[in-house]
Amino acid sequence: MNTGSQKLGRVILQLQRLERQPRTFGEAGVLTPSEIHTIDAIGCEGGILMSALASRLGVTKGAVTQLVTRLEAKALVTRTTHPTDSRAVMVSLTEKGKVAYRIHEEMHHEFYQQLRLQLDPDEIAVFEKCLDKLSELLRD
Amino acid sequence: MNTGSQKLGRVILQLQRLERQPRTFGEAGVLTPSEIHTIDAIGCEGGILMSALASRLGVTKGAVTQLVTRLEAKALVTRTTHPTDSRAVMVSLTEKGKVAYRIHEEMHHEFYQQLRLQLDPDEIAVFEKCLDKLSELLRD
DNA sequence: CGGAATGGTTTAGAAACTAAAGTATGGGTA
DNA sequence: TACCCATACTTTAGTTTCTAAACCATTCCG
Repeated sequence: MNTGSQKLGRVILQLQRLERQPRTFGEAGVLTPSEIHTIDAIGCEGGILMSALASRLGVTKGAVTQLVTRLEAKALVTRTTHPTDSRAVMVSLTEKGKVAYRIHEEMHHEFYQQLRLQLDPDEIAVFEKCLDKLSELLRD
Repeated sequence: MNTGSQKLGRVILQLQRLERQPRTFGEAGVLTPSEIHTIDAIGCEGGILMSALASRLGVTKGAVTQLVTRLEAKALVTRTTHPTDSRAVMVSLTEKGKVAYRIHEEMHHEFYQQLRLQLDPDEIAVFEKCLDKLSELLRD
């Protein structure tokens, strides 16, 4: 029998292993984990500042610059200077980027649906409550 | 309001961010994530084959060779040739390695304890059941 | 106006891998 | 016994992802 913290550790290991490999996202082509991750963080609604993106991803601004440059070369995102602050750069998804976004979201949704199929609705409710607590503990 | 899969995604992001930074493990010194991870996989009881370690960590044998070489240089593990098969290499923790192992285990235990404090015992039970299901879904 | 703060980019380098080739040993089999 | 293939590990070159630190440009403010 495993302890709870071992169970958690095992799931983390499995998730990390899963998140390590590149995947194909329809016409958007093959994307590395951090590429699709960045697309996910940019989101479909409007643009986001480079620095906001960095803090959302939990990486440095330098890392974001490199990532966005690569995604721009793949025509998945566009850079536009901020209308009033000319230092700032807004990043947003192109149509092709949105395709990748939606396919990725659909993948996550399907995966979670698989989990839902194996559990009662009230178990899912408790699980999600625990996820919130966990997230709170990890916040900072 | 967030969906369940978004909650899960957020926790995964937080955990990844947490697991990315090196930490100090008492007299064992500062260890990178993959170093302490490897020590954890070797375990305190006896030795383990390089190839078994690779499959336990989910990486190639070449990666394990590099990791173990580094840990050996830090005097945290020892290599010994297998008694009957001289191709095989058994890896095991030194006393210093066991110190790191135990401190790491204690950290995990304490973290999980924090989570337990915020939830009912029956909620924890459901959570752990969900972790098992999740782990099963991720197996392959 | 002048200096500090903010927003982004660049660069060199570290960490954590992989893939593929190389070395050595073991186990059949003919 | 000689041969060959599989197993166990190591080595090497190269990739991905990221950081830290220096840099440039713009904006804010006393």
